[in-house]
Amino acid sequence: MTSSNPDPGPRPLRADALRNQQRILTAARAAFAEDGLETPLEDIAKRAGVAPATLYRRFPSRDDLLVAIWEQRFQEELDPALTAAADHPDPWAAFVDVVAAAMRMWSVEQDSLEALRRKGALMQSSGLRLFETLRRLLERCQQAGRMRTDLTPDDLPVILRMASVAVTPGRSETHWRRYLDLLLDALRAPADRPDPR
Amino acid sequence: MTSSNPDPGPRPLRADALRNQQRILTAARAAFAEDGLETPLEDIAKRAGVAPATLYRRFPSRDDLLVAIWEQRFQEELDPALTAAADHPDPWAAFVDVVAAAMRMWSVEQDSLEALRRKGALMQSSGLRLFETLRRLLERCQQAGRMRTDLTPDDLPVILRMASVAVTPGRSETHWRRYLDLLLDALRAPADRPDPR
Amino acid sequence: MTSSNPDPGPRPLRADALRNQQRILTAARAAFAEDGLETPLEDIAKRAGVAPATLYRRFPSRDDLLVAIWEQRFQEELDPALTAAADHPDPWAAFVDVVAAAMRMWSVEQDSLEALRRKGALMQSSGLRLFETLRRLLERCQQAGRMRTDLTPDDLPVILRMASVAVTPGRSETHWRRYLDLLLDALRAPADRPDPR
Amino acid sequence: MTSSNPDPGPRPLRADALRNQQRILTAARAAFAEDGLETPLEDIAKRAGVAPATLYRRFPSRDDLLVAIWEQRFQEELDPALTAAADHPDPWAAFVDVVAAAMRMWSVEQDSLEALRRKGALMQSSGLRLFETLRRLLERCQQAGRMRTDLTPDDLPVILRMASVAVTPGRSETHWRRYLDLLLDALRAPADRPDPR
DNA sequence: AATGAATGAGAATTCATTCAT
DNA sequence: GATGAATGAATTCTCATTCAT
Repeated sequence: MTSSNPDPGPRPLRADALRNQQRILTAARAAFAEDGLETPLEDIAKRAGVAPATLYRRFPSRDDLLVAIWEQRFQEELDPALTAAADHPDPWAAFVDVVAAAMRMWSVEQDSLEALRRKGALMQSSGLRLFETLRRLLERCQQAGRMRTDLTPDDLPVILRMASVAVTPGRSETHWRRYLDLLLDALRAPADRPDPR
Repeated sequence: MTSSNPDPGPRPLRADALRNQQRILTAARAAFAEDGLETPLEDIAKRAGVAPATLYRRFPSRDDLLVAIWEQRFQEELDPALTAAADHPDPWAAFVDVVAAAMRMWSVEQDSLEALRRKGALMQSSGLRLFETLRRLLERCQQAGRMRTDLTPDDLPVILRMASVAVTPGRSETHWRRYLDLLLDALRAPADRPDPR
Repeated sequence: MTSSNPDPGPRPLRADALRNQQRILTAARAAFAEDGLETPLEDIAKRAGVAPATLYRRFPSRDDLLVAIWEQRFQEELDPALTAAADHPDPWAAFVDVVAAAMRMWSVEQDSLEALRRKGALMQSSGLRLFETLRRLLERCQQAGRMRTDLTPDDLPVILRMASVAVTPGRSETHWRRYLDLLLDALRAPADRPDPR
Repeated sequence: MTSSNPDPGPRPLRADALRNQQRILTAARAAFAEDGLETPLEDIAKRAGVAPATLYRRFPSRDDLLVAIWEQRFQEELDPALTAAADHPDPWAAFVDVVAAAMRMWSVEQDSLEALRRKGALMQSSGLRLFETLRRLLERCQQAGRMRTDLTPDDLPVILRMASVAVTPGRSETHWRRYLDLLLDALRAPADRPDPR
């Protein structure tokens, strides 16, 4: 029963309003991708088939749109990997899996994510889940002697960004994978490194 | 001898024009830094104490301004390091020096450089000098057995960007230096790595 | 029955929008007449009491304004004459009436009509009705032996423009009438000419 | 001897200045023809290979350029016909010749001539010669019973413009000639008209 | 006398946001 | 709740004209 929910959130949307919201998000993704992040909001509204004021009601600012888009993407494209990682017996493999999954998500619409990051809006709910998961894996890896012990949770955002610069839209996964391996290699505990010989 | 150069280029600017050009560049740097890359060009003109049309004459687009600013910064802040590196007896140390010098230059006005990169205008004269130097050092390092042999000149731009994400304006050099060391460590030839024990 | 029309067109304007549109057109006519065709669009908006963007919404270009103005003038000042001409028993008299009516309409705002003509926008709906009517009258006149048979519908625009050059704003109708008569005289079938004696 | 000339005019130009003036006129004709009458004066200067201030010195306004261009064209393209007409034994033929010559001159750069006319600058020295010649021929024609006697010199400008509307750049002379004949026919004295039968 | 750099006022156009229907 | 018309401020860009060199 909704009425007894202890935290009902910002009130459930009416069915049609929800549909509008979804159409707006889809339209915004398409518009941002095709016409850039500066696309007039009116164009997005047009694509979504709603009036500007309707868009405005749901997403008072361009950033609200960006946040919502990424909230959705994190949920759909990353959450499964996060869940799987939690139960993975090998923490190093799980760590790599999560980072790779993030890269895959990153590989489209990088600009909009970067815009979000600059505005400091990345570490919202969705980003938090990602980094919380990585933090736990980092700990487990270090306890298992698989990862350098001088790394701290604060390093994780930087590491992820370092990995992400190699992600080039239009180039295959093998491209960025190579750089990711390079970087991961540097994170390993020295004893865990592949024998150079 | 300059005076006998058969191609004097597009004719030297008049003294007053040169002074204006310099004032505009200085104003633009300040404006971009303080008010962001979208700063109205008119504001830049105002800061420089010239009329908008004067700015337009020299820099028909915002990008032309960005390019000129970076051309200048590369020249003033990086060229000495490049020259020094060329003669450095230890290629690995020289490589590290150049990358570090680039990071130092990077550490301010990152946004504008990133903007330039997106527009593909980075690999102009100034960027070319940097990467050409790095390419030679890469070769020398590899020949000296100091660097992984699977790295190619094409990797250099990616590596530089990976290093640069840790460069945070307002944080000291020690911050990004740590990540740079991590990354450089991954580039070393396996035999050259510090003994894990 | 309008209500059953399957193609209602691009939807009727809201009442307030329609009022604005009308005010803009009126303002534009006044502005063009008083300040010339190059009048800043912002001045027109000011006269109409609307914001510049409102003007832009309805008339994205100066030409759209011109076209709309003339569409209206043709409709209000010429259509009655066209209708009357269709039923006139004497085709020659009808032809003369229509040309004279056109001249009267022409006699103000000639510049803007000429501008339209140069841009090839004259032969739109309103211009078409005029020339279609004249074409029919031309045929009827020729069949009745009242007009030279070597004239074709393609001559009509030229003939109208020849007649119109005598139309001088600020001079009475008798002035251009004299030249029109001269010209019409040349169009008559030879047998129909007034006896020179 | 120049020094004894009773009206030396605005002082003879230095040789180089004269050459500049000519280059500017040529450049202006080309620029007006290709880019329209609104072409920036700076573009014209560039075409002529002079600085804007030089153009400005010779032709303080755009209209001064137009006037000079047409002064030149009248002189080169029309004056021979005017001279020939003066001595022609048949005044009617001479009249027709002059009008046709004017049409030929008209047939290019019509826009700029029309611009001149609107500004009332047409009846300057060159235009005056044309109309003065036509006026004399009109008289002679009327005295010879070849032209309607109700025509006056004031009709001449209107008649010329009526004839000129048929002159279409890009269409051959036969096109406008037909309309000119029509018009001329209307000017003839009734007795002089070709027998309709 | 010519140059070409600089001017500064002006015009077109856009867009986030509000408001009457 | 949605609509879409209106807003008006902001920004880019242009050009005739002047002025230092």
